[in-house]
Amino acid sequence: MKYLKPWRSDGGGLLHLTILLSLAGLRLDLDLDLCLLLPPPTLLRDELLLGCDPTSPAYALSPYPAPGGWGRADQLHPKGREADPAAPPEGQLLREVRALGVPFIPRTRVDAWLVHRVAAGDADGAHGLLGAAAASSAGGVGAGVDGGSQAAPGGGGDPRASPSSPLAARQEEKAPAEQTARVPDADGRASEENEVLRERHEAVDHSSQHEENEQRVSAQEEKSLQQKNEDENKTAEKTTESRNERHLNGTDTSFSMEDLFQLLSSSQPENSVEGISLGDIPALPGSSNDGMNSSAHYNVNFSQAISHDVNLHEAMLLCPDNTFRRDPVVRTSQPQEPFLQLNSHTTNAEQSLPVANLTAFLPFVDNQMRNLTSEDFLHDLNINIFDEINLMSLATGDLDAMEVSQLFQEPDSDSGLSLNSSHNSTSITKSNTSHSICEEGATGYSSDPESLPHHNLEGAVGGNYPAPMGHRSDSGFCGDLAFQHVFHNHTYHLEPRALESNSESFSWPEKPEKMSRYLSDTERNLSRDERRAKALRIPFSVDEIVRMPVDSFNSMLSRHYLTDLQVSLIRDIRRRGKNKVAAQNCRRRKMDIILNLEEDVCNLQAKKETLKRERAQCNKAINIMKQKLHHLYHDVFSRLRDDEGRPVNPNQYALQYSHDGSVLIVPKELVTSGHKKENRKRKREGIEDGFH
DNA sequence: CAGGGTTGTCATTTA
DNA sequence: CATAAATGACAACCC
Repeated sequence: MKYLKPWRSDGGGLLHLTILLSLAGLRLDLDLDLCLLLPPPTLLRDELLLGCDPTSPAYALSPYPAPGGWGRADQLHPKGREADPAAPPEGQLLREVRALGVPFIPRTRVDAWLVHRVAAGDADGAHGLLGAAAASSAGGVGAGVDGGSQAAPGGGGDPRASPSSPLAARQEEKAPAEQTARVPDADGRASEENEVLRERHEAVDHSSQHEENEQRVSAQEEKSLQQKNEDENKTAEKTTESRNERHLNGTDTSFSMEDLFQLLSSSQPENSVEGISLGDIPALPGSSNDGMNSSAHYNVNFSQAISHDVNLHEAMLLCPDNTFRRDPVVRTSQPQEPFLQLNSHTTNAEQSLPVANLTAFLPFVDNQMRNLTSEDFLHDLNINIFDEINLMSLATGDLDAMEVSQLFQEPDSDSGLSLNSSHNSTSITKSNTSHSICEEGATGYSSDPESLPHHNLEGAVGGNYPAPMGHRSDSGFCGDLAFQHVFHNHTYHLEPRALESNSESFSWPEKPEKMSRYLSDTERNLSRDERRAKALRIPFSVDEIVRMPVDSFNSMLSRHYLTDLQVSLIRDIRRRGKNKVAAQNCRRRKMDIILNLEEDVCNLQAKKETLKRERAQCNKAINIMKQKLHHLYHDVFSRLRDDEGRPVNPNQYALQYSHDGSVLIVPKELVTSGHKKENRKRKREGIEDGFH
């Protein structure tokens, strides 16, 4: 999905279908069919645009201005508005449409005209209108949808539409050389582009980015491809039937498109367009592999059409020789788009439909696809898509999110697209908030080789998982192709931070920390960079990228073809990874330092205590010595007698130890003041020590 | 719900 | 000069 404007919360349940159909590679004109067949009361045409390819007629039909810069639609809708100059004035048109019993009000003149013609039974004309619009949006050189252009009086289109769009301008900035190469000269431009666009449109019809240089496949190859698609159509039909049977038996949680349509029809039977009820739609003959482009466009059996389209897509993508590899122009220019569209913003979570249930909408008919589990599916589908899908409103009144959630909820599913039980339970108990969303597009890449087979869904959508090493073209091819589906633009509520946070002009959808709650357990276990690496299909593990020596790292980068974005991301991953390790080491070191300091403090405190104890013991010993000395002093004086034989008073005399070793009895008055001071000082010190 | 701990990231400095 | 490491600061998340 590209060039999308923000989701609107009042979108119909069909919006889910639109997105999923787009996921499945369906063209939007099928969505328009859905719109016409089963229009919710408040179905908004512009919302139907959300899930479509820019070449879709809906872009040309889009009547609305670009409030949030929703890309080409605003560029194209004037053309679409004039797609059929034969349309009557708007007021008259609306009256006629009402008179035809169309149970909803078309919001644009083109819509009204389209509905008018369809409701009036002029499906061919309406389809022609679509085809004209498609031609207009596809570049406007008359390369309408097969069988559609013949009834497109105003389908000339405007070749300036695409290049003049802001996105195109961005692309030109990104890859001016490629753009130039793509439009070599102004003179044969019309005819050349005519052919190219026609071929491209065929490729788009098959829901693939067909490489321009390799588009010119031989008629034989096309024939074989068509044959293959026919076979796959048959398989798809059987698959759908079997799935329906399983569903009826209560063993399948998956809903086919028909299931949904029946659900919608039954819930709002009055909404079916007069004369175009689902039950009236005959199955398209299996041989008509271009049925979607045929004039009987409106009688497409949806499941068949879907299966048909998906299989074609697969057939191309799984082409072993990469015949459908995208051309360098697309490779260089287009990957830029999704990144600008990544900033999905989830709103209105209250009305979201559990993702896992939505997976059931996709009738993957290929065995390989069918064998995928819902977890694989969730892994491989773009986080953004699911993000948006989940958070889209179903509040049209027709389709209550809870109802659908519960309707689609059946235990013991044996479907290949069945849900993870945990997701189911979460969806039930927390239907408002539970979304198992793979952030940033859990696409096929995994460093774990064992996981690769489980990521083939993305491969089915965007190509097989590239060879991990040394397959330049594959890598680029798959990565770029993946972008188209992984980074479907639900660009919406572009947060300034999201736009500016990344220096590589790559905006991740939302803060991963916040997004983590939407991730499946498996995805949650992945780091942000791992998820990013997966999203960009970087063929190296994050661990490799981080731990690799510089030389190996540089040689690795040079040995593999990597887009600038991939290289940038790899370098970022390496920088972040190293910094993460450094931060961990730093913190560990810091903690070690802190612990060591704490230990030192403890040791020092213990030492201090020891010293204190020793000092106390010393003081105690000193005091004992002093007491002994005191006792000795008095003992000596008690034995001394003066000349008259009287005892010497110790208060009046003192013993003085002379330098020659003799002991003298001297009156205290004669003791020098210095000695007194010294003695007093010593006494004071002794008293102080005694306190300690 | 506030607050502390943990972790990742960015910016900057240092080696 | 490029790169890695180190580190402070900040934010988000979790308990």
